[in-house]
Amino acid sequence: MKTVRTGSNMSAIAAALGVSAATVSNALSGKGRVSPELVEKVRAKAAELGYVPSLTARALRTGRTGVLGLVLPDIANPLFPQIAQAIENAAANAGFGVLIADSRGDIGQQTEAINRLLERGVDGMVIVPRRGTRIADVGCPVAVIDTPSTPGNTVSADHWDGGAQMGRHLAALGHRKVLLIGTGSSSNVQNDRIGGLKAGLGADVECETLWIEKVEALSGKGCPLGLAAKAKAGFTAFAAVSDLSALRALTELQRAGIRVPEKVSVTGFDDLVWSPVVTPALTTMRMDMAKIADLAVAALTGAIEAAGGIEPGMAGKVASGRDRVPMQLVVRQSSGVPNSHAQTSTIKPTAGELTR
Amino acid sequence: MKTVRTGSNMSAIAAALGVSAATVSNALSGKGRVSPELVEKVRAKAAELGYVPSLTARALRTGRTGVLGLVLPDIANPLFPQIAQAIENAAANAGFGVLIADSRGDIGQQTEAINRLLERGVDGMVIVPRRGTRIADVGCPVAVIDTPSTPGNTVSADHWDGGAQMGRHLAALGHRKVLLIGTGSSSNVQNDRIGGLKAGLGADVECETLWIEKVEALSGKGCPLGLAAKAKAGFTAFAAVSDLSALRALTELQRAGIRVPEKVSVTGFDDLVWSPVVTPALTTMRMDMAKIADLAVAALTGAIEAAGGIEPGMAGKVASGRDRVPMQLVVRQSSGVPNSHAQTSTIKPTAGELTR
DNA sequence: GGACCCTGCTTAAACGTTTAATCAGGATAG
DNA sequence: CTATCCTGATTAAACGTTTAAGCAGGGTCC
Repeated sequence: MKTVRTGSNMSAIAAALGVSAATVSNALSGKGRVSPELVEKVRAKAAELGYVPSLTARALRTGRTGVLGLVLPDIANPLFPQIAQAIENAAANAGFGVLIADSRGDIGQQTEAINRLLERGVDGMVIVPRRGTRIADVGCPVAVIDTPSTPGNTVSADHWDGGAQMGRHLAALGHRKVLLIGTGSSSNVQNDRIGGLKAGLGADVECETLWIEKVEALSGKGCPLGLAAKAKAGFTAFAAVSDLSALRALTELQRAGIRVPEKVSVTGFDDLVWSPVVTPALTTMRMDMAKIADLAVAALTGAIEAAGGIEPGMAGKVASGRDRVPMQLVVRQSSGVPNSHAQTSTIKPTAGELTR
Repeated sequence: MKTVRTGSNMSAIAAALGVSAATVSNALSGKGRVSPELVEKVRAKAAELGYVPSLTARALRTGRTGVLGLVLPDIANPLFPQIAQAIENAAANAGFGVLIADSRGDIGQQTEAINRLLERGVDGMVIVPRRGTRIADVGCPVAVIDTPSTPGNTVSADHWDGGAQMGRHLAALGHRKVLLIGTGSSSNVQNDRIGGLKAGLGADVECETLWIEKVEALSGKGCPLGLAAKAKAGFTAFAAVSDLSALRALTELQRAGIRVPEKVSVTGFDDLVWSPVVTPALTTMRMDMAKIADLAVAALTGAIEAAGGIEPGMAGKVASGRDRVPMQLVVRQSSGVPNSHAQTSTIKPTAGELTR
């Protein structure tokens, strides 16, 4: 009938000590006026009885569930593990649980997922919006993880600057004709990264952008991207805007017999799981997910605190406004000086510290 | 102070109709004895007022939170998105929410994560255990997703049979000397897959197993695995027990100028995101995560139902015992007849239906 | 025509907290 | 000596449901 609660509740420990339940509550929360000695006795008894507060009852009384919602555009996204892990960690540190909701890429499902979370009474939610979606006013504090160029209460990596760093890296290596590879132009994140790349490469470098979705619309999903031809045409660097695309580029080029990085360079974004273990290991940009998650959760807890007494209309705004967290360039073996005959020595093992 | 509830509760709609709150409850749940006409009126009024039941209050009264916990060994695992998505979906269909907990690979953190979930009052939990971990008796129904050879209430893919299928596939192609690649021998899943592979390949095929962790213990993380040498030694197939290892093998071989699949074949397991888009696209085994999740959630809901009135000691056992779900062979371009000079025509695009 | 059952509803308690209001008593102030 | 304040506790209500128990009235059975 009930979940197997340890049976000991506040009344039990109150009875054991001959005091009232309210006093126990005050003693444990440190809120009311309770003598220090009694506080000690209560603490001891609670520990002895293995008392575990009922978060449900507390939620009912206070209206706060202590749970944050995490809305993801598509859990199958390979970046998701990083996000979820970071958010879960940050939330746990702040004493919150994390309820997940997958919107399966569908925009309708996204609002439905949000509603499910609301019905469950989450105190706030962090939303990673589906590409191009704007989050309407939900009935609770919301933190959006996207890109700074998205309007709203956003915290995110500085994708533009990340692109710029990567652009400068490639330019410094001597690349003068580089192909930028993205999946689709509807993504704010990808657009920012590409904008940054162009800026970082500078005016002297010739750029062309290839959108995978466009190619696939013509030739079918998973089709070859024709990168070997691009290499023949003089492109010496292939800067993908995601590690998944970078991997695709890398394998396609290798398969065509074009050596990376001696002949051409390939770079990615996000430092996904496989980036350090492929050969050659991918040069990529890493986001500081832990910091992003901390900021998002901090913004939420702040808004939740502040929501005490404020009219519903005002809730939903996360104070912090916009935060952008710098990205970090991770240089591995897939980028190098173009058309170098210098064998890159023996490929040295990468420090494989995936877990930040 | 409170989460922004729409303000309308049962009492509101009871008052509006001049009946008691209990009647409203009965009408909406269909439990007590209420006249059909009144049920209709209550429904209408509820809709009109935009009534949303307080799951918190219900949880307090019934002892059921309607939330399932999902414990993962390491969210960063690339297989995780599939699991989480499937579980979330199955749980949502069954009317449950999903609370996540990451044990960060640490065994201590695993029990701690479980405790956090228990305190939050989850009705049950599905656990993907850390390699080699056995789940102790928690205080609630538990479904374990691992491998059938793990003792306990397990539901999982039939990893052994998956290995056997893959083994038969390679043997049928004519491979007679194959290298099996796993990360570490402490994983039940990987051991099952390797056992299946050996069985599927049959007695005529020469096998050798390479454990990545062992190699890395000597040469450092992310070091080359020396696969080119293995190819020279006559191995024509590299059957990895995970797509991540397969990808590592594929890129290492390609980089060494060994053509896949003309010269050697490479196969993986799990059909992870990148498998269809690398060149050549990976031949792999897919698990039917949706079915696994359905079984796990069904087992849990069953146990939760049944837990009404049973002594705590008996709870925790999931009735279904063990379920094993068949895996599906996905043949793409990375496997073929060994040492064939027949160029595999033009590499045809794979049907990229990632989403099962 | 009385005993009995069925229907449709109400009353009241309970779940385990938090918290506002109250209160007894001692100390302090005037 | 009384009015006031502070301290350390208690009482009671409240959060929004669910559910066991009760009850009034009409029908049925013999």
